[in-house]
Amino acid sequence: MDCAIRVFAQRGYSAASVDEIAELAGVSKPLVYLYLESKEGLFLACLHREEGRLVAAFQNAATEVGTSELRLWAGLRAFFGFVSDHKDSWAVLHRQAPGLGDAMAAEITRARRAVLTEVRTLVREGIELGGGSGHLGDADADFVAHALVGAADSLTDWMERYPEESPDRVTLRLMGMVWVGMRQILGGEVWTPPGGLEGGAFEGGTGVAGAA
Amino acid sequence: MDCAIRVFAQRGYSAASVDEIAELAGVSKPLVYLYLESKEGLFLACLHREEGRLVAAFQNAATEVGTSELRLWAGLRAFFGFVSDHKDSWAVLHRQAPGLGDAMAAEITRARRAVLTEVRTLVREGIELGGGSGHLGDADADFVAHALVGAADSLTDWMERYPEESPDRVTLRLMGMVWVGMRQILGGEVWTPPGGLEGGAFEGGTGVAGAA
DNA sequence: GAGTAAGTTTACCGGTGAGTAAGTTACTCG
DNA sequence: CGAGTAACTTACTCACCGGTAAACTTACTC
Repeated sequence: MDCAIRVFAQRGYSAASVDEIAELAGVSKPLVYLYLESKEGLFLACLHREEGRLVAAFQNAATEVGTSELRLWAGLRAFFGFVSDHKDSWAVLHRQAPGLGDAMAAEITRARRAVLTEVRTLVREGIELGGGSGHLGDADADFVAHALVGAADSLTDWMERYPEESPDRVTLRLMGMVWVGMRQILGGEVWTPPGGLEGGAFEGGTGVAGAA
Repeated sequence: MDCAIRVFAQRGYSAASVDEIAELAGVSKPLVYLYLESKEGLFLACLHREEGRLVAAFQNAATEVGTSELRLWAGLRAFFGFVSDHKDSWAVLHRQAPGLGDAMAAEITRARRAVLTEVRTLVREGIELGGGSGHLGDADADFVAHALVGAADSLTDWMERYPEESPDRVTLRLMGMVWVGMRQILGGEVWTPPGGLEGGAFEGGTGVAGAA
């Protein structure tokens, strides 16, 4: 199954061949079909296992002692560490090309949602502890969670260009980039386009940017 | 070619069939092979066209008048608008599963780099204009650019869950989330884990988080 | 040491899809 | 009108891949 994840991550679901996976694993193809029903079953098994691992790593880090903000940091750190050194797992979870059949598409969005839920929960906790005047709703926490996960994903590419950066340092950078601003925003500060040109389209709402 | 982009985006490169593209376009397969040499050629043509469009939209918005920060905002807004309502283009540019053969892999990373370069340039300008004590290097601007692009990518998913949010509002949210913090950071504020536990591994460097 | 159950492989089938050869239509020009 | 040709299609080949039937190996029982 490790081999399967490697191949799926490298080639993508549809370009991956069961023959190649089986050969890499040192067994023959029918064995794969014996244990896991089909190529789809094989993929789903990989998906579930890696989803579980990632969520476990996240929860494990985040349930350590500490304030809510600290737990968010620990969770993100774990998330980042996982993504960074289980690149194949992450590729299976999050970088599969779309259109893999309905059953699988549903399952993969479910898995992604599970990951996002973990992040979102901590984000919300962290924000609410942050106090200030801002009251953030589900949509806002979800927004931040999406942004963080997407950034983390993209930053794994960045890390390949700067190999001397550890996942921990990258987490720090990211927290610095995002969280310092969150404090301000919760305190009432709002970013608006300097000069206020074209301001007409943007007022209203209860979002992060509008949380004053 | 519009059809090709739609199919490539929907199915991914390897699962997309030239037959399907041709049929959707109302022509027959050999025509495709007449104009564009192969499936790979077809894909590369799509890639180049959409890369050009995105970069053009970005540059167009960013070369309007205004301060550097305003231009960054306009550029991101254009970028975000493009990604949000040319989802297929973006999927071709940025969501293709890996392992499409060496030539194509090289070309796709080149295209992504071109996009990132645009963002990075504006980020650097915006940051340097921001003044303060921070001096950010290439790696830092690159970091922010990666984070922004990744966040924008992921936020297209978020937008599907909250359809009442316009790309402009999402851009505002994102700018608010990131840029308010950047001001602080350039002013010398640094995020550190509250309580300072496990501080040993993180000091040093010249990154965003360490730009004090 | 025959019988048997579990585990594994070889050798195949059927379908699909990239790429192509040969033919057809329709239009131009002498 | 008919040769030439540009534009396009039908109908095919060939390779690859998901999936499977049947045979083979091993190990253990009686």
